[in-house]
Amino acid sequence: MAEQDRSIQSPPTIYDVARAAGVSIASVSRVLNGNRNPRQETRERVLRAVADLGFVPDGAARALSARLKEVVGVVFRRVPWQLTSEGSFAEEDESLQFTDVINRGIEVAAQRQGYNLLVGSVGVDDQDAHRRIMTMARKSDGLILHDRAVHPSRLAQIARQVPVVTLAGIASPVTANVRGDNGAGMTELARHLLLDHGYPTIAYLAGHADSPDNLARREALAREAARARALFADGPRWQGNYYAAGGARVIALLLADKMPLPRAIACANDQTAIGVLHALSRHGIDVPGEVAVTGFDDIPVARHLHPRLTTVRQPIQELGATAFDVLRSMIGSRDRAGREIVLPTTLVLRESCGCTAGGRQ
Amino acid sequence: MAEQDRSIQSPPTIYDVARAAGVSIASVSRVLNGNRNPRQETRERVLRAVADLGFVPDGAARALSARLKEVVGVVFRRVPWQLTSEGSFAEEDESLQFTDVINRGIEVAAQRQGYNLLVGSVGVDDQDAHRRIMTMARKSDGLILHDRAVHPSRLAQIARQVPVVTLAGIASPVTANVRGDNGAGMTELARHLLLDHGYPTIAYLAGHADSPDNLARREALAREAARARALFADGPRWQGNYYAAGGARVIALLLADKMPLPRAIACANDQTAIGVLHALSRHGIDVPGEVAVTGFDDIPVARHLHPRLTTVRQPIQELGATAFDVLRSMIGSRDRAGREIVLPTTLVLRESCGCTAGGRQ
DNA sequence: CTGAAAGCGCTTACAG
DNA sequence: CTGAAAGCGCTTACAG
Repeated sequence: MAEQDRSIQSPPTIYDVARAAGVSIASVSRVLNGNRNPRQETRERVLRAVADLGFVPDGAARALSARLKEVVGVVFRRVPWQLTSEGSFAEEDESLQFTDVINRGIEVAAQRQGYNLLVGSVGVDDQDAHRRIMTMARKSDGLILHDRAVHPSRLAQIARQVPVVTLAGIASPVTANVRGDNGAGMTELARHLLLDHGYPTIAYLAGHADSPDNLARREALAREAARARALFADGPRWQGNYYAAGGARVIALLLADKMPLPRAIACANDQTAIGVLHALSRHGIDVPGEVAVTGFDDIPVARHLHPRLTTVRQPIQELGATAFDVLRSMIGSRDRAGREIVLPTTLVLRESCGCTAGGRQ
Repeated sequence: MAEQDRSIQSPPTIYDVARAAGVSIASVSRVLNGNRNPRQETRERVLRAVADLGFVPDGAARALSARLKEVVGVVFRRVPWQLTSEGSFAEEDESLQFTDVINRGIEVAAQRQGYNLLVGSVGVDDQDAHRRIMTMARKSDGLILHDRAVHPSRLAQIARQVPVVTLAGIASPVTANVRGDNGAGMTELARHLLLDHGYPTIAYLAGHADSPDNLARREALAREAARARALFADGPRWQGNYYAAGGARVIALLLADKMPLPRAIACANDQTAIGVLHALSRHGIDVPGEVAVTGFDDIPVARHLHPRLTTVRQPIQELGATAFDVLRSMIGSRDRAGREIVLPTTLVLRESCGCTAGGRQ
């Protein structure tokens, strides 16, 4: 087996380059990192040796020495299998979109600064989750945690290892948070449904109870409904879980129990709305004719749904890019911890609220 | 500024643990890595100190010492902005799905082995791409390269740094490749369109010319069309680019030039089919009544399209998981290089080919 | 401008 | 079973 191992040429080290160039490893390092302008001749010899040998510095050695890995970790919550195998919603269908678009935003911003993304997912009842996140923390210069990837009680412990930015969470003394403006977004949507369309009854199909986004959206809707003197429905019967299957189940149970449906249903997010749309269509209920349905997020698929989904657009990529920028500013000095960064949302009127393709209504 | 820096408690090191436990750093390491069964008492003292201090080993130091990073790099191609800003196809809409589902598969498989994913994207005319990929290579134990992330001529150079597995590429002496069975998949789809539906004319709306997947799919379709004595259309007018905008543009130009449309259009992938569906619908052409349209991949959104898209399902997550497994087996000993792993595909009949919801046709 | 040397924080033969 | 020491491959004061 020794022979086999020997067949793997291990890449050249800085010592190989130094030898080939006839200089010290310090000079090689300086040329490569552009420090303390080496002499022209030194530079050329080093560069030639680097090219000849195909030298690229080892990341681990650089990281250890420079105390900077140029890696940020991103942790998100994997979709529990049982949620997705029920109904017609395939596993990949779920949650993919919002998370992945955010990650794309993080990656683009990171790339610009020479950072790479280390991604890891955790399951819901993942005994090992905390340990794995700690390991990721020590493979990175900082961590970005998606909604509910980590229980708030664990945050302080993680933040002791590296700077932490949460997404759609709540800022803490040791972590910063980035989120969309749920209050303004839902208020605008609610007024459109209640005032522009004049719907007399409205329900909030909730997301996870422990999600700050969910709470804020519910509160804004409830407030606006009260102000418009509309009937507001929520509570256990309206409890979803941010997934399509959850939205579909709520509708199915309501109909099975012969409960009357409100004139409008504001879903906690777009995924939930997808499930609601499917369940309603399966029962032959017309959207928006009989029931208006709206989402939140404006994930890419929203415009492809039938009817096309009215929703509140979050600047998803920017959410990710901002999270990276904030984290970056915390690396080395954590003076941004505790901050709450709120990005603006936009009401996107399509068809599912009762508007027509052309304009309102 | 020194004060500010001091306010960042840097995490405890193995020396801190050793001191607290009253043992050597070697013993701490042994307890943590489960080697050479330390004595019960030693173990307990170390474990207590680890817990008290909240010690987690630094990844870079571990990697340097153990010569293993437990990180695999994944490189994919970013969508060029100009392709997406034309037409109604938003940036996030594109290419996201296939790539992200594969990455999910890689991540899940990696997680099981204690590995994390380091992701990086490259633009099309990204001058810096090669350097960035080399940097990623040296931050990982191996690299998985998505379709066209890297020009084949660069492969050998990268493979000298770390093991490399390509996705939807071609195996080389120094790299392994994982792909779906394009030939079998497209053959089955072609026969369904040509024989079951009996369409007399059919076109192939191509993907990137330099993509092996594209070539194999085209070839299978051309062969089956010839065997069925159907008219086969392809060539420059039918050149797409794997994106929705590309498919839409082909249709728009064809119609602008008053060219007759074939009875069936087999698209290189699902994204292309999305664009074709939109363009056709915009011109009031009925699918599948006037023109049948099919995709390839079965990305999650395919079932949400109208009409629901008939396509060839690739086991997308498995493609990713397999790529990881192969790469893993190459780390330490590259004896799997040169292998070509082909995963089976499945024909998924929905509506866009002319079948009805219930069964065929 | 350049080199010798220390040090980053671990793992792992090597002795005992 | 345990510890002292070497070494992983870099960067960066420190001298010269």
